[in-house]
Amino acid sequence: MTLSEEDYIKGIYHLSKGEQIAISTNAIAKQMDTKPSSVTDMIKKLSDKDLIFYKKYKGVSLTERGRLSALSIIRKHRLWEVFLVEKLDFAWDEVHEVAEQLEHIKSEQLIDKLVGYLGSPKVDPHGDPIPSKDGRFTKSVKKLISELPIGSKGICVGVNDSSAAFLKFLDKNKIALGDTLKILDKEEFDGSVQLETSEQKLRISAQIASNLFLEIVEQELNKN
Amino acid sequence: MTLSEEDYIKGIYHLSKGEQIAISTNAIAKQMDTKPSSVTDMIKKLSDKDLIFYKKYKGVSLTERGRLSALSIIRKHRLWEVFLVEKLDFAWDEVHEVAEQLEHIKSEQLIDKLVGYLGSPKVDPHGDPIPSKDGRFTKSVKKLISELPIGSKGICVGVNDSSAAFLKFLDKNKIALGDTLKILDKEEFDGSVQLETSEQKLRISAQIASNLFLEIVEQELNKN
DNA sequence: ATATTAATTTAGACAAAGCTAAAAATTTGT
DNA sequence: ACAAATTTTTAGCTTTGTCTAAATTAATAT
Repeated sequence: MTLSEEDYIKGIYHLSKGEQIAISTNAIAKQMDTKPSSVTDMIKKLSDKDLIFYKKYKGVSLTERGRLSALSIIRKHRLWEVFLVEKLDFAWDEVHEVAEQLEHIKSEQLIDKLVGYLGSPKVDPHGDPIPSKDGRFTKSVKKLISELPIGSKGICVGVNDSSAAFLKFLDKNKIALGDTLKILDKEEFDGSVQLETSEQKLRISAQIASNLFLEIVEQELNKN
Repeated sequence: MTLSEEDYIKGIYHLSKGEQIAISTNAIAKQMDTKPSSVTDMIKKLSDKDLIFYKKYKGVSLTERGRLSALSIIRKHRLWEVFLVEKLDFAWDEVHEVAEQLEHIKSEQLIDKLVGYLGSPKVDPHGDPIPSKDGRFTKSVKKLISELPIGSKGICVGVNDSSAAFLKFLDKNKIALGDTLKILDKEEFDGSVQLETSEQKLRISAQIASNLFLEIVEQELNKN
């Protein structure tokens, strides 16, 4: 598989989010930042290689082979992200571009050793799950606190609004990325939420709740 | 610079070993495992980019820009080799292929952080020196014990003969790659050599001495 | 239902990097 | 010095991945 083919397969996977739905040529063109005509060309090649299903004018979806290829690339991408953040001390928002390159390195042995070295991580620094070698993964949902039910527990993995003011608020309330938070109660009246951290209980406004992402890990296998 | 251009520049550097000598089209073709006609094409491109000097039928040599590019790639290659051996526990003879891929990853920041993480190593696992960011390097010579004068001190970095018998001999005498050895005396009569390790003194035969490489690091800047 | 709009595909071109076969320049041998 | 051998270059073709412009199919709107 060439570098470009790998990028397309990954792009199609992200558009379909693992589902078996038809993805349009235009959508792929947008995702890949290229022209629809180029997409059509590439689509034919991927179809010839049995990585995607393709019916003219009817869109595209990944075959099982394609899905596994996509997951393998995503696995590598996320493992490298963990390496960059944990070992090389990159900030979590600086790693994407470099991981984009590293994900294409071809060596099973390298990835096996990297996994051992990193201690078999299950999620990347953004809280997204890392697929296993055989394409399964611990499903973990990343959702805004405002979208989660009472009782949810998860790891704080990101913010929507990275304004200085918001980050300062988090700092003042001793909420940091990586913290485990539990939703104790939600107030219907104003949408405010009561949280429990390892150190305290606190109430946050609806606005804050719709800017903070929690990573909810459910131990589940991947279906299709 | 494309991946292929980088490979050519590196290949030409290795052929000229940093000297300002003319390298023939055929030699490059052999090094790059390609046809002379392909080399001519690439040579023109590299010349247009001022990475090499090129006069038709007269061979090729690196410009200063080209030399620095080559050293930057070699630097990355060797740093990754250190990473693979030191951190991921690869054997020193398994790393080349993977490093060949990793050396093309584009990110200054990545290499800076990698250097910090590895503790600014000066030589790779084969004992070859790692150029600094600005293309200088601690010159280090890799020589057989049989070729070195009395008093030499260096790090054991390799063997010529990797037969089981020889490796068993080294093991039995507690000599391992990475050990620092000093040459105490050489016997003219039979070519045997007296060595000092951190733990012992021992005498080795001429045959052993001509199969063990020491890495002698002299603090020197690169000239041209 | 059909005309217009939007999406998709085809056709033809281009740049990168390689190849083969043929031509040109250089080197070598006598 | 000059013919033969070798090296190097040129010319023309291939593949990969992209593009533009034109044609075709599908979707939408009156």
